[in-house]
Amino acid sequence: MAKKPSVPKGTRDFSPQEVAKRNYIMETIKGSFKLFGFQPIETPSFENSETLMGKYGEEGDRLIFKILNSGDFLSKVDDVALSEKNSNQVVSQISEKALRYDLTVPFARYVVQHQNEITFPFKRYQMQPVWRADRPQKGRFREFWQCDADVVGSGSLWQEIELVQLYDAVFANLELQGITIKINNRKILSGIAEVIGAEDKLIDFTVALDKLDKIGEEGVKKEMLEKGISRDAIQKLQPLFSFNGSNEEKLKSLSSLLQTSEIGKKGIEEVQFVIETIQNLGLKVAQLELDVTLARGLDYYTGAIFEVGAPKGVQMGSIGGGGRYDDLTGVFGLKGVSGVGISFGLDRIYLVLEELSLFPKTVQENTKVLFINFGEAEALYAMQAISNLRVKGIAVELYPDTAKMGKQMTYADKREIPFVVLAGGNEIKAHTYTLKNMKSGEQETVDLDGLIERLKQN
RNA sequence: GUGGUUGUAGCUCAGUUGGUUAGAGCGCUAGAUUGUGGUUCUAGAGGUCGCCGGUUCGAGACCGGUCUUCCACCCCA
Repeated sequence: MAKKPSVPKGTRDFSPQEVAKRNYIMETIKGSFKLFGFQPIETPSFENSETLMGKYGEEGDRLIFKILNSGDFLSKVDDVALSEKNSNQVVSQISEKALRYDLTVPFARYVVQHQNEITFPFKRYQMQPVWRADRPQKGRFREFWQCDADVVGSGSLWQEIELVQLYDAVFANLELQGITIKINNRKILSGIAEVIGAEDKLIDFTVALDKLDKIGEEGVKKEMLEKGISRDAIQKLQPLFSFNGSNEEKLKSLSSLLQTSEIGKKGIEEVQFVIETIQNLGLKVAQLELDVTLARGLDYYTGAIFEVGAPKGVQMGSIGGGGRYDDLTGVFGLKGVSGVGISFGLDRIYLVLEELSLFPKTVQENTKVLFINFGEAEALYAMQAISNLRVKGIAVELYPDTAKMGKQMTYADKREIPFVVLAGGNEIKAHTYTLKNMKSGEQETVDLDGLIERLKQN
């Protein structure tokens, strides 16, 4: 036997059962996207490298899959760069395209490119695979799907509120209880950095703070010291480490911490508006929680930051994230267009639903009835009925070969086809069909109308 | 990108300090059953022990490399 074929690291095949479950999640998300007024777009799986490079930070650039140029790509490479093994320089000369890394940056490119055709505010959703050259782990793949909903062209905080509701609506429809939507605001983080006199260390400061629940207070302080944040500054952060209680209490202590920072106060104001409004309106299954340690996507978020955690007890990273970016299209030359959006991690939501056994039993679309093949004349008789049933929208198939009956029955059994029709010489003579219910084992002989009627009912 | 971990039949896994012909359960194929699946019984097929190299009289087991799996960093959905 030849060497067993395989798929590349971090990629997967999907069986019919898995596709059915994935479709269920996607249809659920899509349904809510539409109800909230978002319209679908799609963008190419690969972009020009310059569109993607430099948009996700240094780490992001490393994780972007580069596509090799066609043809004799080495002939144009600078000899010096090649002999010095200068990968960065060589890559830029042999690769001009790259697989998309997320859906937000291609969307920003789309908005700028089509700005004259778009009616703002533009609400779009997009559900497509993205690729990252990361090292795979549980719930982390090199090819995975994101389901994004973004609004551009409006700075209104009502969008943030709607997006929280959108998260809640989707997870309610998936019957996924106990999820937490964490919210923070970049302006609050900037305010804190300002108050402690570490504005220039904003990123290092927030990245360290983000790890609080992972490495603890001492770990965070240690990392901040290593990054050159002064002991004095860290001392001022002390209130943050004992930050708990309700959202209101947190906002209160934040207010006293940030009273000297204009930007900090603005951030508090924004978060407060979102939290209070959501509290008024109510959520179905989700919990909205202010988390000042939340600091993702800092390279472009400027206002709200969202992250959705899996329910407690499920070992899984975040299953969604998002935020507001005031100037994402700015890098492509369109200034002053504010955007806010959220993303659902399809593959991780799948793993969570699987672990909690939350997929409905009816998810799998299946053939409803199998016609047993007894021979040529019988198959022809069966096909006439089959055509009629298909017109009525009933999924039906004929076993293709005149195999032994046991084999055909076993096939129906394994495929979990709920009904089997037996039509041999006797039935042909009487213009009838014998319909067998595979679950109960009962069977009855009916004419074509009776057959349609019974299959439509069940 | 750093450190660790895993790989034996289609699947889940045994396999003793290195020692004849590598096993089990499930699944698969055939028969008992020529118009009746699931249960039962009987028989059978199926392995370059991830791959490449090394140590050894002898390697599934030990060593090195590589790929893969999972985990911790990093980062993230």
